[in-house]
Amino acid sequence: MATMKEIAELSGVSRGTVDRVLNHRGTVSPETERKVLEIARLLDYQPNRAGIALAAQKKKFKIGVLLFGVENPFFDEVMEGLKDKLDELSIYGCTIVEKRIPLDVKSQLAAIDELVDEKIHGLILAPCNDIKIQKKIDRLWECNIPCVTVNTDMPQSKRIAYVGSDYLKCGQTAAGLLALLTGGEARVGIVTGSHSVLCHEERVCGFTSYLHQKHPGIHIADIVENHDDDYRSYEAVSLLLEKHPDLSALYFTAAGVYGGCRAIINAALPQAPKVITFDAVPSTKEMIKKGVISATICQQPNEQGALSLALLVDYLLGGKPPEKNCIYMDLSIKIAENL
Amino acid sequence: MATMKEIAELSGVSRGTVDRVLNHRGTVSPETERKVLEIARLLDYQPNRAGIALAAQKKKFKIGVLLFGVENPFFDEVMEGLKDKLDELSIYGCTIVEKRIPLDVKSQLAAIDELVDEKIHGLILAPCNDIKIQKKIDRLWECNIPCVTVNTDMPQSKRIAYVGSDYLKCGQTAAGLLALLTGGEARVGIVTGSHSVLCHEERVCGFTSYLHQKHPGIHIADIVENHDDDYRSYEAVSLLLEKHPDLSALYFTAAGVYGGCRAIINAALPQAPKVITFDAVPSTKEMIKKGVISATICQQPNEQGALSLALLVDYLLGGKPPEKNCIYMDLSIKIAENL
DNA sequence: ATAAAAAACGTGCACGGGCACGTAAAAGGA
DNA sequence: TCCTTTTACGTGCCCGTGCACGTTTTTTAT
Repeated sequence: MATMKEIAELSGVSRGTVDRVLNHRGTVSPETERKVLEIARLLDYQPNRAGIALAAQKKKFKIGVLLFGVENPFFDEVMEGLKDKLDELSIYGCTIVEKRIPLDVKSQLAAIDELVDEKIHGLILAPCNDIKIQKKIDRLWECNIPCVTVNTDMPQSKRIAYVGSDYLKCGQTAAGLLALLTGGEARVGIVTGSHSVLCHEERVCGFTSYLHQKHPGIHIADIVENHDDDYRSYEAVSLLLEKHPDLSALYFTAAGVYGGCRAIINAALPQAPKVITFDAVPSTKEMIKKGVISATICQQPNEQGALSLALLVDYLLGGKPPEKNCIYMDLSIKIAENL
Repeated sequence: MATMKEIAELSGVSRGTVDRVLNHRGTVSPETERKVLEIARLLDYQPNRAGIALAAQKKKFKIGVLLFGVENPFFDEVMEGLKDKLDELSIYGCTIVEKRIPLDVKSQLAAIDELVDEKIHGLILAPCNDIKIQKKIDRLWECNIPCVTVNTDMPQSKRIAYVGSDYLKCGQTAAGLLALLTGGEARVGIVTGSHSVLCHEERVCGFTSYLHQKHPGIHIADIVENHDDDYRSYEAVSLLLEKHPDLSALYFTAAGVYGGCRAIINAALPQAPKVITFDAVPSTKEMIKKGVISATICQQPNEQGALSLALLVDYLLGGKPPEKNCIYMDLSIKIAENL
C-alpha cells in the first residue's frame, strides 16, 4: 500500500506538501496540487489507519449519541453494541457523549445544540422523523459534523448513512410468519402507533398488502391506532378484544403499543390467539416466555449501534461514506426457546 | 492510558527494558522485572493497539484458515464474514491463508503441518471433532501458535476459544418452533447425520428431550441416521416417507442430510408437513421459498467467521484469551419472508 | 526600488511500540 | 590476574500520519 512518503518522492515534493494537498490544509500551488493528486490516484493511495490512529491519540474524536425516547429499552441494546464497538475502536482515541431526550422536538433541537457546543466531531441520532431535526442535520453537515441516523427515516437528509430496518419488509415478514403459524386462516387485529410515524405506518402497510396478495384466508378485523405510544395502552387493546371476540391473531407494530396488556389477551379470547410483535425488549421477552406472545421479529439493535459508530469513525478517519445511504439490516424471528 | 514510556520513567529504566519485560524477550534481572511488572500493574498498562499496528506493518501476521469439508456452502458464509473482518483489521497488516480439506483425518493433519511450514502465526479451524486433531492443536499451542475453532466441539483442547453454537439449544429451539407451528400436535420424522458427530447427536438429543418434557402431543415416529453426510440422501428420506405416510412434520439436523429430497417430500405425504432444518445455505433457501421447508434455524456464519478472526488477532496483538472458552452465538429463525 | 505581506514549501517532532545494535557490568575460565 | 563470555540494559531507528514552525520564494504596496 502506497504511503505519503512514496507519493512525495514520486512527485518531487516533501511529505508535508503531500499532506497539505490530500488534507486540504495550508496553501499549495495549483500545479503541485495537480501533480500530487495525479500520483496519489495512480498509486491508489489509501491513508494508513494505524498511522492516523496513532496521530489521533492526542486529538481525540468526540462523538455525540442522541437517543430520543428516554425510556425506550430498545436503545439499551443499541448502546450495548455501540459501546462494544467503542472498545474495539479504542485505538482511535474515540470518546462518546450520550444523551437521552424526551420525544418533543424542542428538547431534541436543544440537545443537538448542546452537543455542538461541546465540540463534538460527529453525531449519532436515533430515531427521529421530524422535518426540523432533518434540517438541523443538514446544517450540521455543512459545518463538517457528519451524522448517522439509526432506525429513522429521513431519506433526503445529508447524513452519512441510515442504519436500521426496512419497515415494509418488517410488515411482510410479520405477515408471512402469521400465515405460517395459522396455516393461512385467521382473523387478525392490528394494534399500531401513530400513523404519522413511518415505522408504524409501513409495518402496517407491508403487513396488510402482503396478506392481501398472498394469504386471502387471513382477514384483518380491525386496526387500532394507539397514539399514546408508551407502555400503558391497556385501554386500546381491551377495547379491541371486546369488540372482536372472534380474533385468532394479534399484530403489534412495536413493543410500545401493548404494554400492560399481558393479563387480558389470553383471558379475553376463547382460543389462545397467535400474537406477533417486534423486537425483544425485556417486557416482550417476558410475554413470550409466558406464551402470550407467540413470536417476535427482531431487528438487530446491537449491530445497529455497532455499525453506526463504525461508519461514523470510518468517515472521520478520512474514509468515504458508504455507497448505500440506507443500510438495512437483517431481521430474525425469535420464539421462547431462542430468546 | 499508561504507556511504556511512563512505566519506564516511574521504574527508573529505559523504555527498551520495559519492552523486554512485558514482551518476554532478551534478558532482564529478576529485580528489574519485578519492579517493572509492579508498576505496569499499578498503572493498569494496556498496550496501545495503534502503536502495535503501526509497528506490525513490516512484520505482518499470517493466519491459516482451515475448513474441513470441501463443498460445505456454510463455510462460504463463514469466510465472507471473516474476510470482511480482515478488511476491518487491515491496519494490523494481517493476511490469511485459506485451505479447504476433505473430511478424512489424514488430509487434515497434513494440511495443518503444511500451514505450520508456511510459518503461520495463528490458526482458525472449522469444524472438527477428531481427537487427533485436538492433540495436534494442543501441540501447536505449545509452539506458540494459537488456535480458534469454529462450530467444533473439543472442550478440553488448549485453544483460545471455540466460536459457534450450543447444539443442545439448537435442538430445543427446533422443538419449540415445531410446537409453535403445529399447535403441539404432530408426528415427526427425524433425519440426522452420523450420531458420532456431536452436532447431529446433540441436535437430536435436545430436540427429543425438549418435546418429551414440554410437548407430549408431538410424537417422534422415527429417527433415520444418514451416514452419507452429503447432498445425496434421497434414499434415506424416501424410505422414511414410505414407511410413515402419516408424518405431519420433518426435522433435519443439517442441510447435508436432505439434499435432493425437494421433489419427494410434498409428494409423498397427503398433507403438507411442517419441515424444519438448520442454516440457510442456498439449497435450503430454495426449498424454503418453494414452501417445502417451513422454517430454518440459523446460526450466524458471518459473525462466527468475523469473531474467530477478531479473537485470534486480538490475542496475537498481546490481548488475553476471552474469559469464556466457549462463545455460543445467538440463533435466529428464518422463513421465506426474511431470508 | 525596497520593504512588507502573502504564498509555497521543507523540516522536524510527536504518537506508542518493535526490534537491532551497541555497550557496560557481572560472571566465568585460564 | 587478565581475558572472554554472558547477562543486563540503553540508544536509536522505524512504522505512517498530523501539525506547528521555519524558511524561501513570489507578489503587492509604497
